[in-house]
Formats: sequence, C-alpha cells, structure tokens
Amino acid sequence: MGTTKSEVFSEEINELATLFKAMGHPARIAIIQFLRTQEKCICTDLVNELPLAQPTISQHLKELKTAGIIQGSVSGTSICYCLNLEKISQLDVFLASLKYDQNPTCC
Amino acid sequence: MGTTKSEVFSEEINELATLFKAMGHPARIAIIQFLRTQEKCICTDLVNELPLAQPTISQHLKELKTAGIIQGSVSGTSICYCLNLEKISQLDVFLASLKYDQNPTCC
DNA sequence: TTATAATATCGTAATATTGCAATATAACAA
DNA sequence: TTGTTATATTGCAATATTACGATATTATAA
Repeated sequence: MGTTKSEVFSEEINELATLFKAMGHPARIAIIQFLRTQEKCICTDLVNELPLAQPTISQHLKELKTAGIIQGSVSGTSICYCLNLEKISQLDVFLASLKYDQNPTCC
Repeated sequence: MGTTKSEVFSEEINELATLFKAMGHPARIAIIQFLRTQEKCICTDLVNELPLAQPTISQHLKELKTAGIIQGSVSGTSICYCLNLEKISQLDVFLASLKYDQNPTCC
C-alpha cells in the first residue's frame, strides 16, 4: 500500500485532512509565517530566508497553492504569494469546534 | 532523500508541523471527530465505525498519541482515548494569529 | 536579439507512510 | 487453567514524500 484510502471518507473529512497535511511540514510552516510578516511576498525572499534549495521551495509553494492555503499572482518576473484566509478559517473553525464540544467528564 | 530537514528549522516550527502532520490524514480526522462526540471513547467502537482494519486504526491512534493530540488511559480490557485540548489550542492559536496579522493590502 | 533574473519542471535517489495479515500481549471470565 | 475479548506489534509490499541538480520557461533589461 502507501496509498491513503480516501474514498471511504466523506468529502469534508478529506478536505480537512488535505489542508492539515499541506501544513504538516516545517518548511511550509516557515513559508506561512514568513508570508504573514511580509508586505510583498516574493519567492526570491524565501530562497534567501529558508535554508533550502530553490526547487525545493518552489515545490513546497506548489503544495500550499494546490491545497488552496496560499494564492499567487504574477507580478512581472516575480510572483506575489499570499495567504488565503478563507482556507485558514476552515481549519480554525474545525479546531474551535473540538474545544467547544468536548465532553468534560471524559478522561 | 525523503527525509525532512527539520534540523534547520526552529523547535516551534517543527512542533507545529508535527501537530499538523498528525492531523493530515482522513482516518485521523475521522477519529478526532468521533472522539469529540463520544461519552466513552473506546477503540473497538472505532473499528466498527471506520472502514479500516484494526491494526491500521491502532497505528493511527498511536500517531495521534505520539503527537500528543489524544491521550489514552487504560480502562480494563479497553482503552479510553480522549482529545488533548491543550495541543489543539496550540494549533488554533497559530491559525488565529495568521488571520490577525494579515496585511490587507497584499494581493 | 541577447542576456539576466525569477520561478517552475523534470528526473531521481533516499526515505517515509499507508494498509493489512499474522501474531503477540494483556485483562478478565468461566 | 483455558477461553475470549480488546488492543498492540511485527513484517512487508505498494505507494508517497522530500530534497536537489539540471534544465526549462518566462519576463524584463540592455
């Protein structure tokens, strides 16, 4: 195997898992944190900022983009990548709901 | 390769990535959702609830436990697994901070 | 046009993850 | 003790991920 059996789960669950998975790598967390603090978010900055090779960073950006966590708009020779707050909220709402519903008598 | 270069990132970033990664699988989201709604959270229920084999579920539970997202206390022959709200809050706080800091003029 | 700079894609080696059958363990019941 | 039930561990085949050198692409500058 090695393949996730996503067919057997609901779309909602798969969507959440995809988003969490996209954030489940230190390079991608670092990218997200860096984007948060930047006025303009250009890939070159990331190449200077992160101790990873340019193709590796490009690949991580692609994964974040595919998951919908960041958006990129071409701006001349460079690209402006930004966070997609809607997707981030989706995760936030899920996590918040866990706290809310928790049975206090459990464990 | 195949190995994540986690040495080059801060502990905080690695910790967040580990937590997100642990949630980045549909079976593990389903487990979390199920735990949320249960009075008593026993592994057998999960075996009946999820369309996965018992060893597979046991493995996913172990990953969630290792990451600290769930806690398990032995209760006779069965085990009571529960969410660890502290870890969940850690993710929640991170996501909320992204929303808060976002530069509105970007993209 | 030719160079240059920014980013993406390809190819690939090393390693990690997923799923499960088989088996082990541990606690209780008869 | 012997079952039985609940859960964990082992071993392994199939597939996915990670990292990066080499190379392609694309946009502007000279």
